[in-house]
Amino acid sequence: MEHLIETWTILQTEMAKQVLIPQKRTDFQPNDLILTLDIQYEGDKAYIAGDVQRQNGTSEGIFLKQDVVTEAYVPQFFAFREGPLLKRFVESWMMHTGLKPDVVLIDGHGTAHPRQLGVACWLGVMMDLPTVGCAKDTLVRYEGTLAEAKESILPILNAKGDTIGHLLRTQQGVKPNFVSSGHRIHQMSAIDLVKNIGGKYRIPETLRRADMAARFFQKMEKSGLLIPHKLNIDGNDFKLLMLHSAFRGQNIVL
DNA sequence: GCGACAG
DNA sequence: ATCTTGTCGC
Repeated sequence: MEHLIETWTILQTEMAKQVLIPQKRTDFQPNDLILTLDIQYEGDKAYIAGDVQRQNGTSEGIFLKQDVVTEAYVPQFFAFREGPLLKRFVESWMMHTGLKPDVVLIDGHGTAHPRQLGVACWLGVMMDLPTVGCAKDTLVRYEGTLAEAKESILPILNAKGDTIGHLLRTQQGVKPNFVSSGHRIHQMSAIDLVKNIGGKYRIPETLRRADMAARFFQKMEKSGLLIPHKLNIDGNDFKLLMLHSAFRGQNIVL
């Protein structure tokens, strides 16, 4: 384990050099595709959900895929556990749909990381895709106090003084989210993305949906039940699609 | 030196 | 993340 961390640390430092943060803000278009990913774990099994929504709010459904976990979770090295699973999911999704995400939103950090290489950066660099990380807790220290009002932000700086992410209060009085760009996205555009997704809760709508869908998938699989073609969340139906050539004879993509 | 540490 | 009951509050 000692040696593994040493290797991973070197890898992170090398990969961090490949992370590209544009100088100008990214302007999203109304029909840009947002792919939001989340994973539920149970032993070595991973239940992955990918919510697909346009910038204008149109839902393109929620995709599900099962996979196997091979790496342990080590704080600060989360990317090496979850990254490969996310990468396989996105590759599979692109192959089955023929689409390409305009931005991938991930439950975890981007550059707001001790070596500026969170899982969102890892995926962004590995697949050369724009990515954003949104986490529930911070991994790095920050200075200052975040205002109570909804949509207040507070920058997180590294030792050099670069802004590597922000705290974002998505609702008044709730704990903030920790938002940072993963790759090819300006830090303020990462904030814009999460603000635009919005929703009624602390967790941005698409992330909350991906989380619920992954939990649902896990529960159904464990019970040996068939996956329905739609899932109702907060009173709205979302189309469910399996990213498998076959999954107990279930509805296959396309 | 000690503790804390995304999911 | 997961293991887990009741309970407080909108």
